[in-house]
Amino acid sequence: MATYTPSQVAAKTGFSLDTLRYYERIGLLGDIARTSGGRRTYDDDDLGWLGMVQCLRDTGMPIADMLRFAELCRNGDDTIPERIALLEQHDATVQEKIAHLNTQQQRISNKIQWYRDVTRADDVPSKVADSAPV
Amino acid sequence: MATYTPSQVAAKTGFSLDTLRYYERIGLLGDIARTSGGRRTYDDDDLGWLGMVQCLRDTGMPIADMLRFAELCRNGDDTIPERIALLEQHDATVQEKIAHLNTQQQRISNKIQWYRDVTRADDVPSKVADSAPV
DNA sequence: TTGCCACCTGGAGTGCGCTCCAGGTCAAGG
DNA sequence: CCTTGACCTGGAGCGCACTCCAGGTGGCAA
Repeated sequence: MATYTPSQVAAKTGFSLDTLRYYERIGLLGDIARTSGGRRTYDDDDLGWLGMVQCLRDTGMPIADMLRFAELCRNGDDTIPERIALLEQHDATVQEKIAHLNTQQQRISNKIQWYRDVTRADDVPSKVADSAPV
Repeated sequence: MATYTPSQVAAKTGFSLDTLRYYERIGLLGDIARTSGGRRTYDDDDLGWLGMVQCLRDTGMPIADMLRFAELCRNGDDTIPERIALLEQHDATVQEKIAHLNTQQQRISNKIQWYRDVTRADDVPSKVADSAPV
């Protein structure tokens, strides 16, 4: 099975070496295999898990929740329903976040358009005056 | 013109009193009018600006950038092109964020589905084994 | 006039998620 | 062998965006 040095993993995942060590220290990664000399050797399972971590992190899951998920994963197949529940909960949160982002982005677009109208008219015409303020 | 007490503004906007004072202190709000006794009295313009701040904050703009935008707004109509540029830049960032969130959410959905398939099969059948790992 | 509560100020503290550092170890190339 | 650079550990430090606090003031209601 393929193994990877810390710097290879950093390159592949975008996590820094410090972050990788940090995640391991707090228990987000489980113990990583070592060489006889004590150097970490990551394998494909580790990379897979790191991908999951990255996905959850990038969607805004706090580390505490990821730790909970990691713990469930470590505790065998009986926890799968709980894992599903956790992910569904998170999925709903992400859904809301996306929706909120979309509405806020619309506001930004409106504002940009408002500025464009203002500059084209060289002043604030009534047609445009009731747009977003300031 | 309608005016509002700090707690009314907090209720309307969702910002805490401390956050309102903090934003004022760092220059994100400009000086808020005061009563003779020194109490803040916010007006509708302030609320409008706070709405903008909220929109930018919720879409992930760092305070430093909002300060820059606030400064442009204070410096008259000549800065409107710069404001547009800043907002367009931000808009693009938000766009990317939404796109990334969507792809990551897809991964989460896949993972949930994968867990469902696993539990239904009571083990990992080959049909499902090449899905997302761990 | 006296409570009382909302509000004021400046400054210190908090939580999160890393990031940096000092001082040491391991292993491959020359 | 010796150098060199990637890696090790434990712990301290950082940047952001607030949040809390102590000690004091304003103004309305009873």
